[in-house]
Formats: sequence, C-alpha cells, structure tokens
Amino acid sequence: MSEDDLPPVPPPRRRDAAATRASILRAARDAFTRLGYDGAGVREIARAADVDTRLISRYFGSKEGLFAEVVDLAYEKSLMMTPELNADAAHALLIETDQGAVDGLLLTLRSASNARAAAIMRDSIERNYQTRLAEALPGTDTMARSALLVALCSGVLLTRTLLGSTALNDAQVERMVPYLRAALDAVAVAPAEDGDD
Amino acid sequence: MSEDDLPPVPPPRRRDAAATRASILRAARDAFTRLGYDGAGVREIARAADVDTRLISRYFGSKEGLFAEVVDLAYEKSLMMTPELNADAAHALLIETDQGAVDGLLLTLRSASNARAAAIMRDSIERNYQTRLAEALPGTDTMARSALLVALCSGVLLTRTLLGSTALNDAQVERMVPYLRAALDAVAVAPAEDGDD
DNA sequence: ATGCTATGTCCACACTGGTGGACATGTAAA
DNA sequence: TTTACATGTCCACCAGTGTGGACATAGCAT
Repeated sequence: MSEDDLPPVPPPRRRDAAATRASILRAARDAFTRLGYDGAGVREIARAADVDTRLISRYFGSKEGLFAEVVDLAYEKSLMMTPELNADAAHALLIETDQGAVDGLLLTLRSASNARAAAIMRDSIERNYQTRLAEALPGTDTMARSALLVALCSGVLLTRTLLGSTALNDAQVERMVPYLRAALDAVAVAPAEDGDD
Repeated sequence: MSEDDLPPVPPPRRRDAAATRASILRAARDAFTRLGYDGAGVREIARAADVDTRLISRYFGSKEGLFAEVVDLAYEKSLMMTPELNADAAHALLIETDQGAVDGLLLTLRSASNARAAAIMRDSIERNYQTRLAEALPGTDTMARSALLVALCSGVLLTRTLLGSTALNDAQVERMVPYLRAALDAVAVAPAEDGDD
C-alpha cells in the first residue's frame, strides 16, 4: 500500500531533494492516515522519513501544506461506488478494512475534526473524487448523490475502524454486506428504476 | 438544547458542589460537541462554566472522566432510526443539522479521531443506544443492523457538518431525503419484506 | 580545484495542553 | 462560638506542539 505510487527510500544517502520530498510525503501519508491531522506531529513524520524536521517546513511551507499534498495524492485513486461496484464497495468497507482502496476515506475520517484540515479535504474530495464519481452515476442529481454515497461509506468506515464497533467487527458482519449494498444501491441507481443486477 | 436536562446555573448558594458539577457538565457537553475531545481544553470548559480549572480534575478525575460522563448523557436521548422514523431521521440529518437530536452523533464525530475518546464513546453507544435501537428493529441480526444504521447516519452528518460538503448543504439537498430514507430502509426493514409504508 | 547554491542539521523560541500542590474560605456540625 | 471538612483559588510544572534562525556540508558549474 506504500511502494506503488511513491518511490521507496533510496539506500544511497546522498543529497536528493526529490527523494527527500517523496520520503516525507510517504511518511506523512502513513502518519496522517493512522493518527489524523492533529494526532500526527511533524517531528514524528520527519523521524519516520529519516529526515530532519526542518525540511518539512522548507519543502511544504507548513504542516498544512504537507497535509494538502498528501490528501490530493490519497484521493487520486480511491474506492469507487458505482452501481456495478457497490457489491465490491460493501465488501471492502465491511470486510477488508485498512486496504489501500479505503485509505483515502480513513485519512478523511481521522482528520475531519480539525476545521482547517476538513476544508483542505473537502476541496480535494470535490475536486478529485466526487466529480469523477458523479459522472459514473445514472439519473439526475448525480453530484449530490455522489456526495451522499461518499457520506454513507465514510460512516461505515468511521464506525468500524475509528469507533471500533464490536457489532461491525465480528464474524457475522458478512451478513451485513447485502444490507449495505442495498443501501448504496438505493442511492446509486436511478430514482425510478429498481436496479438489482 | 442546554436547559432541559441539566439544571441551570444556580443563583443562591455560593458553594454548591452539585451545581458546580452540573455547570461543568453543561459547558463540557457544549465544548466537546462543538470542538471535539482534542479541540476542547479544560481551561476553556472551566471558563465557560465560570468555574476554576482545578475543579474539573477534582470532580471528574481527569478530562477523560469528564468526557465519559458527557458522552453517557448525550446518548441517553438521541435520534432513533426505526423503520417508522427513517423519514424523520433522513430529514433531520440532511436539513436541520445541529438540532438536539443529532448532537450525540455530532459529539461522536468530532471526537472519533482520538483513540481513547473513541473507546469511551463506543462503550456508551453500545450500552445506551445501540441496544435500544436493536430492540426496535424487525427481523434478524438486529444488533449488527442497528450498528450499520448508526454508521450510515454518522457518515451523512460527518460529510455535511464536519467536512462541509457543498453538495449536501445547498438548497437542493432536500431532493436527497428520499434517497437517504431508502438507504436507511434498506437496512431497517426486515430482509425478506419490502416495507414501504 | 574553487566558489556558489542547494540541501541537510542543530538548537531554541513561544505557546498551549493537562495535572497537581499548597493555600484560602465558606458551610455545617459539635 | 469554635472546630473540621468540603469547596474554591492561585500558581507552577512538565511535556507537547509548529516554526524559524544560524550554521555545516555536499554537489555542480566554472
């Protein structure tokens, strides 16, 4: 979940600004996803990236600047919830949490309590993700419906992962997949139709 | 939203432990709901309660102890999502956010990023709320389905309030009420039936 | 090889957080 | 009235945070 989009830390420790930036970005993504915006500190990120703390301010201006870049990257490829993919989405959200596809949502949830971080994420979501999803939806009100889909999925992940709900974490959670899929379909399919493919 | 369950600040007695406790509790509930567990500071709460900071540690042991009591109170009366009430719930979540019924959820969302706060809330939700909701649901898997309902509603509120989603905040959001209600019904009604009262 | 600039490093500042000790004072019991 | 405890108050501590200044060094152009 970390080696595919960002180059791994290079063993030859010369002076390479691009590699340093990438290393910071990777460590920041992991830290923000795991601890949230407030929970992750720049010192910790720098240590994980094996980089001096000062370089974060230097390369990204501030913690907020770093966060903004991380968020943009996280939402470039993220779980899609189209009518055809709702079954997959429901499964991914309920069963295989913490897999790459839902990391973007996880990042959002863990940082949503910070107002400034929330504004950064809202921008990125609407710009990078929601528009893409809206184009894949049939019917009208696609923008609002895509937002509603993101909202529903966020809630599931929130309850499962952050809150650690026992009912949504035991073995029987598999039986919830059809329910969740039906709920998502209720929003994703066109209003008049009763799609049940 | 504040004067109904907690006694207002008392005029007469100058030293009244019960009144002080209640005042702290009220200020803490407002602060935690507005700013989240991490965002709200004990000094701020004490100032809002017109009380010395030290009394918080004295009466509630710690910030966590205070939070636990606030959470318990918040979930005693909260929005219910039964099949009959899903229309109301959908309306409340999408239109009249920040009303009393959803404050419990709001408190949860704003504090969920803190792991210790999340554990406190999970306990309270499962103990005070989820069980109650499960009893009102028809069919099987009522506990897991009630958890799923809470999850879906949390997501809507999260996206609307914390993230400030524009698509879920403009005038056209009314058109989303039937969608959300259908999604909730997909979980709240019994599996085989197709209840659409 | 030498100088310049980019790159990396160390230290410290100002600030805020939660918590606790020691003290003052009101309130009720003896 | 006097004593004792509950109640309220002030101050300080320590561990965090993000940010910036001043300095060392590597890598490249000349």
